[in-house]
Amino acid sequence: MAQRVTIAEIAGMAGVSVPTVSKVLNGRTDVAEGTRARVEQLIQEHGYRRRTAGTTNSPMIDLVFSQFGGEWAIQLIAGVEEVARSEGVQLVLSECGGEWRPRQEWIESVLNRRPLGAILVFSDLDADQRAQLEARRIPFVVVDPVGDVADDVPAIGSANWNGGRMATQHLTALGHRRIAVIGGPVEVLCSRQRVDGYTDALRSAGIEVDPSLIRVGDFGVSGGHREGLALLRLPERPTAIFAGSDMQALGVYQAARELGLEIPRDLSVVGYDDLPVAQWVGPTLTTVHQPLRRMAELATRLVLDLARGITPAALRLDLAVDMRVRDSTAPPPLSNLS
Amino acid sequence: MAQRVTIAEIAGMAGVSVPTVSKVLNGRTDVAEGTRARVEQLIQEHGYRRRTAGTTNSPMIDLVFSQFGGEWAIQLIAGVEEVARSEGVQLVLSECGGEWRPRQEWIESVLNRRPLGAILVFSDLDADQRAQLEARRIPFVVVDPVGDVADDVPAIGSANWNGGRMATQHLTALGHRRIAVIGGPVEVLCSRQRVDGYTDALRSAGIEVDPSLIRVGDFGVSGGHREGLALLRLPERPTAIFAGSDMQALGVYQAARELGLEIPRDLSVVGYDDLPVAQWVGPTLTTVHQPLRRMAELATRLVLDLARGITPAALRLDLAVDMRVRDSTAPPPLSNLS
DNA sequence: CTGAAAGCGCTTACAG
DNA sequence: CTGAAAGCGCTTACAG
Repeated sequence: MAQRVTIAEIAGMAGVSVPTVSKVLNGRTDVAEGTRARVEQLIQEHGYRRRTAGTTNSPMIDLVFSQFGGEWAIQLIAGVEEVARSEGVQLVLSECGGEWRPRQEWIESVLNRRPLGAILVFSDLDADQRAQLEARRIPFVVVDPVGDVADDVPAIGSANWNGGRMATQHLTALGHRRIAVIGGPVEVLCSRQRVDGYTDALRSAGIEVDPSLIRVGDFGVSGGHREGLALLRLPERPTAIFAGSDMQALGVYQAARELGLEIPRDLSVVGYDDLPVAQWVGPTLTTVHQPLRRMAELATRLVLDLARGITPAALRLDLAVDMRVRDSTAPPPLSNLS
Repeated sequence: MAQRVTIAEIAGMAGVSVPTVSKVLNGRTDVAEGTRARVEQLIQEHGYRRRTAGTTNSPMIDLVFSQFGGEWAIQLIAGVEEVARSEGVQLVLSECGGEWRPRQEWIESVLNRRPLGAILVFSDLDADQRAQLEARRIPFVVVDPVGDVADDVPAIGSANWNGGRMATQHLTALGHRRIAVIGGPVEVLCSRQRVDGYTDALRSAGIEVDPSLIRVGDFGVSGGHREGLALLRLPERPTAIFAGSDMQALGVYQAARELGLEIPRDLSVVGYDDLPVAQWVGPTLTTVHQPLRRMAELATRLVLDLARGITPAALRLDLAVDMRVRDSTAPPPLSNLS
């Protein structure tokens, strides 16, 4: 972080002209491979940042959500914001309006503003968008990837398969045998991983997987409510439900209340995420703790490292999750014990 | 929004030199009052925005929180983000780390980035900071002012006094006479207003105000829990508690649960804000609905209007609030009826 | 208080 | 593919 380097200095060191460096910076194609490599090398080494007439420009980092969603989003925002603030970097927040790729307007804004980097939550870039950022040397990191992400894209996730298995094992250990699961949307990777962990745990416990107990809903309260009602109205209803998120679990709470079922006496419920609300509801919610804030912090550090040309130890990281056992789970009603 | 105007064009129109316009833009003091006025007039009329060599720069708006706080913050962020997105403006998010003024780093970043404007939530600028933004012609709006705000500072709030009164009247109408209130921090204006509304409602109902039933805590769950416990352990405990926020109300729920009191049978609880969680908890929470999202939208529109030199209809706006009666309130236990 | 002059960091044709 | 030349929008001394 010495004195700011100018394009002219880089040109001098690379033994090329100022316009050539400018071309490299702007991702033009009419630069020889060797020249480009040399210039890029220098740019990284000296941490070149564009500086505009008279003004030192102020560093930013972009955080892009597919869609804001309550407490979940706040945890991530807080994590990114804290690291950004401590590094003197401003946080620019965007939403894709539910899509799983940023909108073209965002790309344009990024090419204009040239943030240090971008963090994409629950979304990804298409090949074209990726190329545009790469040409401008703006690194990006994906948090909680929705679908398969190319191997060379840095990504921070968590151990979803393990999480699904732990939650289910907790229930089988209590003696439950009719355990339902409500997953998030099937397109979403983490959701499929959790359901697979659930299936694995059932098999390990020698319990046959009943497809009618595997439901799909969105991650919100209404999804949990709808699927919860459907499950609890089954002729042979489950004694436990593993929900795909804490919000879904609250929906299941509502469904149980409507049907006059008491948690955990008549029904055990496990959530996922461990948002603060899990400790505020009655009964407090047993759930899988996902370290959202730490994921956000790590993603931010990773993207800042990449922006500075530091090669990080790993481009892919899945953080561990753990069970938080509270009051929403208990052994099944006696009549259901096998 | 015609073609972008340059400093040179403004200079031409004003009949001054380019450097003079530059000085006005940078808030230098060595410009004659008349000249400055003429140049500023032109700048507003033509919506001048600084443009840097070769790049059209991308418009931003700053949203500054004193401190992020869960769902409450998300509502505001979502409101600002939606309007900003529809106007093609990027949202820059900052936190003051609990202070009630932005940090100097933020000011510096703003002077550098030159956003269209800034929205301050639960915080304000000191005279010096204000002067710096004004010199750069960057307008700002305060949302939910903490303390007294200078008369000429645009501010969006809500009808806190009415809210406090409505909540209390709802309880007196149910027959409660020992009604406690938990306010937010005393430094916070909206908090004092609500407590005054409470006092007024009691007096109108011919109920004497008992100072031991007026408590102060922070707006979080823990504040409600602590003050709730204290109130419920009083020799003659209240039959109803009006909490300063939904989060505090959840803290009161916890306290009641710990003491084996059932809501609403043994205790009625009213919250404030009407965050989504109010509908998710059991029993669902009776609360005062504060239109946070609309407040954020209005603040954003206001600041964008100011940035464009449009004189808004009003600089100060307090939005109406209304009661959302749910399951956490009921008549007091019979033994308490007078 | 004002502006001619010099300069900054960068980009855009365009000739080779 | 490369870079000399021209130019852009802006700012900074500094002389008057």
